[in-house]
Amino acid sequence: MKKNGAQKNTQKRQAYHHGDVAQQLLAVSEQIIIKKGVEAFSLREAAEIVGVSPSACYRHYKNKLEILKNLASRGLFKLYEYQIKALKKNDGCSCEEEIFVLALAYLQFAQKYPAYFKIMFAPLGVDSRDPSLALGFVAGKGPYGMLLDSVDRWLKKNSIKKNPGTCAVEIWAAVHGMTCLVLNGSIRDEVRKTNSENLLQGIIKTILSGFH
Amino acid sequence: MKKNGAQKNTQKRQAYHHGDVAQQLLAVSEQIIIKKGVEAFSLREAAEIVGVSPSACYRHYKNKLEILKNLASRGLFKLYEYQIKALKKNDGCSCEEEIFVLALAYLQFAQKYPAYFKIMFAPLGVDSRDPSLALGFVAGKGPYGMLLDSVDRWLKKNSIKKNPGTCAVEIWAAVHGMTCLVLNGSIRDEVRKTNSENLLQGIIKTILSGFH
DNA sequence: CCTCAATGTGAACAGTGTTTACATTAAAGT
DNA sequence: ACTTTAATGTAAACACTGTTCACATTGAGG
Repeated sequence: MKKNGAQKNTQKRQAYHHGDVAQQLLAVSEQIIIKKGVEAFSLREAAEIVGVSPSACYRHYKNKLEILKNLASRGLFKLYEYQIKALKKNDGCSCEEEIFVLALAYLQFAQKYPAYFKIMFAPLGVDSRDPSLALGFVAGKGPYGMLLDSVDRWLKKNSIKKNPGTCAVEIWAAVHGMTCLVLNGSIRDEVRKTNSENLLQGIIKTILSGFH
Repeated sequence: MKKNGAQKNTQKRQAYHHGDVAQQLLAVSEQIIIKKGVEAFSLREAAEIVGVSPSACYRHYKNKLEILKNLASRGLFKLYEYQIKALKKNDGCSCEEEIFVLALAYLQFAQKYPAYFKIMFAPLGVDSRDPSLALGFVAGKGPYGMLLDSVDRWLKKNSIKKNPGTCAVEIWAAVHGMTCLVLNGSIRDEVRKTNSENLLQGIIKTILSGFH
């Protein structure tokens, strides 16, 4: 029973084997990176909040990096949900609008969860299009798959004979780049003049127009 | 004279006041991040290589972050030189080619110095278009200024009445995004099929075409 | 020559990721 | 029911980290 006065969290304090340390660790780590950023995330703090010793983490994850990798996967899924929700809100829209809705959700996700965005696209060795992640995605489609779908439909609708994959990657790159520049303040002035949403819409219009 | 047997670096060991600790610190830090990555960079290691105590760093920089910020500025200048050299190699080319040359240099720089690229575009509070950096740049133009110039000329040449700044930012975003995705392995397959250079050329063609 | 600001130092503090030998436990096998 | 065993927890230690502080050394200017 040891020290039971004023524990950090009001959790069932089954001394040993408290069940789902792996999952709790992820949940707590998520909160930490969301609130304080990736660089402020420490294994020890997470462990303490979960109510477990630092070394316990190593029974469930190889090391700190593996926790971050798992968080990155979680973030990918979160983005996926974010985009699905955005699509549902704009049900029945044209596939051109669909592309924009997906892009906007991408940007807004990055703005809402910059830490997630960071680890998702940092070279940690997490493939954002990993098929093993697809299990969580409806029809095996993650963020990229959804974009590819919309782009494919748009190309067919406009009778454009271009490789859908190449086109989708170009849009992805543009959206990703714009998101990064907005996020790190590289184009502060432009955002002030118009706003990030307009910038995003602008670049997508340019690219779609360029596909013709 | 303390321990003088087998020092880490064969440097003049003026005990005190050895002159340019600030600059040496930057130079050493640069080597560390290039060789081992940003996350492996430690103040103490840098200090030891320079031949100075860890606390000495704080006479020249507020903290570790400020060293990274200085490195980011240095990286910006390095990119600028990289692009200047690329332009000189392709002297007298069309402004469309110029845009591509600049973009390619951007990508190649990122591939050669991923650590630099990372800190340059991480939200450390370093403005990649900071006028105070412009002093080092010929005619006050950094990487963005050069791109803006080429884009402006291209627009005029093609009699396109679009805001050059907006167009330049769109190209920047596309190039930056493609560079990020290539760098972190998000589009490994596509790179394998063609190569990063072709992907870059493709997206620029699309965007320029979209400006028409 | 003396002063003083600039620059260097060692020691300490609080924190980090990780490994180790050891402890506890729930469930499986007899 | 009892024992074994693998999973899961622990404390303690190691080798680091960034940062601060009181103190030491120095070169240059009054």
